[in-house]
Amino acid sequence: MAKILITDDEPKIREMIRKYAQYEGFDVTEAADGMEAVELCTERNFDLVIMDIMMPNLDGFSAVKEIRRIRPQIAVIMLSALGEEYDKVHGFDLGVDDYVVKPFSGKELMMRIHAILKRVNPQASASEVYTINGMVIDCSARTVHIDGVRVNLSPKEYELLVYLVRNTGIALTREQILQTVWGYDFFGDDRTLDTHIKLLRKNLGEYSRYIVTLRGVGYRFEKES
Amino acid sequence: MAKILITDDEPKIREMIRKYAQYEGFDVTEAADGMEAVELCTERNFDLVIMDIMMPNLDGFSAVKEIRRIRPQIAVIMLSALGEEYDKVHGFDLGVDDYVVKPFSGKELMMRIHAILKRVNPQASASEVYTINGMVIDCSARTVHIDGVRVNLSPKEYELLVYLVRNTGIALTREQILQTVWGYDFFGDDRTLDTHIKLLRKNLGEYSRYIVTLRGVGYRFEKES
DNA sequence: TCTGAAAATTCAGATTATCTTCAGGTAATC
DNA sequence: GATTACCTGAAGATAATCTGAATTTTCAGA
Repeated sequence: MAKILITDDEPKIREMIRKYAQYEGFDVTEAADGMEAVELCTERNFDLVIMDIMMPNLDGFSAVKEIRRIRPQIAVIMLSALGEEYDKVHGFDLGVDDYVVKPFSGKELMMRIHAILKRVNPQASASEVYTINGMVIDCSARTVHIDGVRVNLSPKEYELLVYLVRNTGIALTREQILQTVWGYDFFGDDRTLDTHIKLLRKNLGEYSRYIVTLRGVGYRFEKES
Repeated sequence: MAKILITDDEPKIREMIRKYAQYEGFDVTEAADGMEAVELCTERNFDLVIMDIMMPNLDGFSAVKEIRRIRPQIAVIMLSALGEEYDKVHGFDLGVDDYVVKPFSGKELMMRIHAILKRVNPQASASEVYTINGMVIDCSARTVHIDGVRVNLSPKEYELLVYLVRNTGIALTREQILQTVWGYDFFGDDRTLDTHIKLLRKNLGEYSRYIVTLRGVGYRFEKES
């Protein structure tokens, strides 16, 4: 998994980011200021650096400039307090990959990290492949093959399948599924999910037997037997 | 692109090799025997000579000896009929780069040509060349050939194609594509990408089938099937 | 600096794939 | 047998993409 260096002089912020990043499976290291970040980057390589701007010893911009000299490939996300518009431009001039304004949500930051790592190295995020007997789901290609034959799924069908498979053996309520696959703001008809399950089952052919209806609850993707 | 001289007394074989080589974008010249090959090499330079052994007027080995005197740098691939073991050794003694036994497949020969050119001219080896069936993308020359014919792509079209091809088999979101091909600071119309995809598809002709639309996601360059 | 052609972008309408809804049917549960 | 929850097929609504054409931008050459 990708190696990330978090640079901020506030331990609380570092901790918050670290928790989120570790939850997502990243290999996380912390630095308390720009100087420490530069030292760490000299010693070993990171895929991405999260860098605050205002810091003692060495500010974020100078640190990034130095780090880029050593590791031109490294991805950089700058953090800064609200309203420092000049910094934004300055940051992008330096070739910074993204820019996040404090206060930010952990989720948002993670999404940006994923987006950047994907952009920089799409193959690296190519590892997710689920194999259920003769059914192969390749998340990087966004394809589903059954016995070697490609199955065309609509976006909703695909996402629904991946969500179910990722939670193989776990009962998922209708609400959970709708919230995850459709989003928090879905207030549509209660039969929408039924219909998509139906379409998905149709497309999966005999593999539809893995999608089990839990009456009064929702659905579950069966473990291989 | 590399200049190749095909030397064989059988027109059919010359033609077969020429077709393959032109598909790959090589600059191809033909010679019907060793004598003609030597003459051509005196007149102008080639990067690689494909040389049959058994030929009228001047056999392959004598021709290579002569050509090497004029052009010591030239790379040589010898062709010979099955089972002439002695020739093999003899060929390598002469400093021949590779040795292909008839009958051979065009694809195999092309692979060997690429390998040798890479070895002989390492700076050219830094150049990426992608071959998708009869479509050849040469990143160092910034050219695209389809069935041997040069296709003129605009800069954006070319970069778009290369980004897609470099990530063959991987689903790329519109955002990823825009960020990589257009740059992080592109906030333009959402239909810009569509239009360029359209133009690219038009220029790629039947090869446009490799660029598949992923509704709600983006695009993907298909793996060869 | 000006000019013209090529390229990039924008725009709006057409075209689809996809999503949602609905109504009637079916199966499970009590 | 009544009730509830789910399944199904059809059809209209929606939203994403494609397309052609107009407009703007870029850049090489005069």
